Amino acid sequence: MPEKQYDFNQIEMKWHERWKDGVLFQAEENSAKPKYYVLEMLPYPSGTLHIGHIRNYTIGDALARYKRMRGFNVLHPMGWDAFGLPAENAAIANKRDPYEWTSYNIENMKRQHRRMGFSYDWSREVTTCDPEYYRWNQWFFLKMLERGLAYRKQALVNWCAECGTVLANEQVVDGCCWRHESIPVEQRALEQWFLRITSYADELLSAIKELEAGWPERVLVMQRNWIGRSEGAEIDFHLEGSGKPIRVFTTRVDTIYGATCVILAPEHPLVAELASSDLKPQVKHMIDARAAKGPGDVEKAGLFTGKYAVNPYSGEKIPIWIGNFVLMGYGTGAIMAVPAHDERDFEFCSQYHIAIRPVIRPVDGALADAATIKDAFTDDGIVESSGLYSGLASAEARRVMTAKAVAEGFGKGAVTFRIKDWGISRQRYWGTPIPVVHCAKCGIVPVPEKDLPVVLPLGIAITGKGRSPLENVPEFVNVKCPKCGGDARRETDTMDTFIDSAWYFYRYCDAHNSSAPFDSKKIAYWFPIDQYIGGVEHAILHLIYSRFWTKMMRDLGLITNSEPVERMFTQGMVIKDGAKMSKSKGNVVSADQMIERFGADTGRLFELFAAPPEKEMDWTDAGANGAYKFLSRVYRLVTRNVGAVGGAGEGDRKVQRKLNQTIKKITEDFESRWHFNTSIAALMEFLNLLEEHEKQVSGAVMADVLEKLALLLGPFAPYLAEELWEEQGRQGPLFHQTWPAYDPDLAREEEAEIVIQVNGKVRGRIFVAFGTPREALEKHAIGDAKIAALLDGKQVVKVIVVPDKLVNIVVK
RNA sequence: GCCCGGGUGGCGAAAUCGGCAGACGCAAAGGACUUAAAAUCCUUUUUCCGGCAACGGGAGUGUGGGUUCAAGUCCCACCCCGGGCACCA
Repeated sequence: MPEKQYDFNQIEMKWHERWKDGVLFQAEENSAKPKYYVLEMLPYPSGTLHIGHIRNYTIGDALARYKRMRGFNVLHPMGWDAFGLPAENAAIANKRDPYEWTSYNIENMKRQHRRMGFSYDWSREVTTCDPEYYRWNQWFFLKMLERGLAYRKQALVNWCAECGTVLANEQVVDGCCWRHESIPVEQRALEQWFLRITSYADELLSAIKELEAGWPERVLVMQRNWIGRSEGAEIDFHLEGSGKPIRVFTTRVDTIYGATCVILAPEHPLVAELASSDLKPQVKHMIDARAAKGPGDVEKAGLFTGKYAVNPYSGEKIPIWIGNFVLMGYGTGAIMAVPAHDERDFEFCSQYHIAIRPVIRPVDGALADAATIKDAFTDDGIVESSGLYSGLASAEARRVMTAKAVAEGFGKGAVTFRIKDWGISRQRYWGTPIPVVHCAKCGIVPVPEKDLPVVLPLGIAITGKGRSPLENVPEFVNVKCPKCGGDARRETDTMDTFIDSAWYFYRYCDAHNSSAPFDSKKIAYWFPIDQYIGGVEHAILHLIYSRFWTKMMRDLGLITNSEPVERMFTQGMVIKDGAKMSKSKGNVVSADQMIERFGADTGRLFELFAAPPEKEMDWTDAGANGAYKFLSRVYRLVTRNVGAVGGAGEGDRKVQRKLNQTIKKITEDFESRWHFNTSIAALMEFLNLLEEHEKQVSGAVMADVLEKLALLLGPFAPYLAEELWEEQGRQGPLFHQTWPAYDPDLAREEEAEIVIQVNGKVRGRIFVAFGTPREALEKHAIGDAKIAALLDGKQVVKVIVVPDKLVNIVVK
């Protein structure tokens, strides 16, 4: 009789049908079982599932299946994020209701996920492009507005001409839009809405310490750099004549006696007052030149104002310059230049022949000579030539000098952050409308909570560029003021969709709540997320926003956790032809092709086998065939041995030993490093051995082996595992079975293989019982005929014995 | 420039605590089965030298040093690749 062949199509479709409406993971709060919340980052509803996504999902899915089999109550939800939709695609948006279009996309995507056999809890699906979700975004916005965490101001903001909208600082990559990597971002002065993320800057930074155990270091480093805290002082220099203060920020007050000029950013408000009318065009040119050059290296340039400032400590009069390297957006937009102790100031002052005056000497060295100085000395040291502060150590001088500034009212200690407030206004159609109206009489008036959600009007024309398309929709824009009842205009900016992703995982826990964003009790049960999985590209975007949002919600009294994610795993990107695979690049390899050819099980098995998950991976489908071959062999082996009489049992011990070793290996891989590639290699080794000894295994042992084999396969090839489980006549689903335990005694090899080295080179090997004492091993090794021959005529200097492992004989 | 990763066969990789380098797989070559092909199975496959062969010997984890009985693994210096930050005062 011919063997049954592995027909993945038939098997996968069968289980696909059975699982279609069933929820495999139904997770309940207050279960007696330990909870486990695993989440893959940001599923996108548009387009097709591509290999990069598959990688993301399979890691989380395999982990969730494993945890469930270990008795954990697993919340492994599927949700949808609004961004990534063809939102700005006029042709589509003009014709469709965005909400309907979203559900259409989601249904498509869901079908594909089901086809892949992913085990999400479908009952918890969350759609962020949905009036119900908008309601809660708007609700949060109003809460923040009340508390001054949301505000509107005129500011220089990033503008992407291609998107036709403003972007947050975090969304600018190398001076370009994160979605259009070759389009430089312009600076525009606009009235915009901001969230005061800076009021959490200190906590966002200090709490990083608590994340160190579970987050990748590189993500934390990126966040630290991004937040960029620096401690120093703000000091007023005084304009000669009027005495008007010019406030500078410095981290090195101790060097202030070495300050030889004050430099203003070209955009600094004082420039208008100080610069002569001949100078003003040059200043404008300086600003334009810098903008045109982009963020790369712009050569330093300066303009002398002809005015002077007075150093509040020394009373010295120093020139005021305008410098293109001074940033208006950081500190106070003005600096004191200390060329002897700052590399940038050194470069600038050398270029313009401004005096260089050393005032700090190394602890064990001498003060540099102003005439011959070649480099700035930027370390702390001993303060010199600085009046009554001379002789103090830098740190002490900073303390004393700051205290003096405070006492005399010309300065203070100050902390400056690099992170700025989160600009959330977007001039897009597709996003949560910002729930305020502008009334000529009452100013900015929040939409009352009872009138939420403010929804998007349908059937509008997407104009594309410049202004929100909502401005052209009179029935949306023209409203009555909620306060005075007079005519008013509705805000037409919509929210950044990163707001949606900042808290979507909270909504998962209570997806259908219509009276609150979620029930706090449910959050208390599930949060923080035990394991989050996603790409590193969100390190300073999504991951920082959601940390901020969590702290904000905590301060509103909604939740008790201060951090959303306990452990974060950043999987390596999938590279295709040298470029990161992504929708915007369009270099996507669709999973459909692989599913069609080899099936979903093969696809995910191959994907996990190709490389450890944290590693970047070059996409190639060469080798998928190997995974398919492996599954076919498993299928044939199981089906031909189910219910077979079995052999005499002389192979039992060998097979059982390897089985227990395999269970041990895979269990350890799941518990610690998630190197699924080695888990799968172990399964392959086991299959190789089992096939070799198939005929010598007794029926009883074979039955046990086949059961365990199906269970071990479960997280990697769920359809096939389920089929094999049923094939063996066992009660399903396999998914709810217990993960197999291993017996350490059965896993142990009978004999230890001892490597014998002579001068560190392997010269032979012997088999001995485990636990053979050192002396016996040494004797055994030296007595070995081959070794004895090598030792002949040599003098044994030393013998190293590592029990159960090796003997190394050192000779002369 | 600074801060993280990384560099191992033709390829993807393994070696988890300093103890046999290359597990597992791909590709390739040869063979079995077949009218043929596919599928399947078997053999070889880091490299060099010797041997008909079993086998024996040398070299080998980016480069150069070092520690050690023993180094892919630890230390020092350097080269290359990837990523992040970069006038942040």
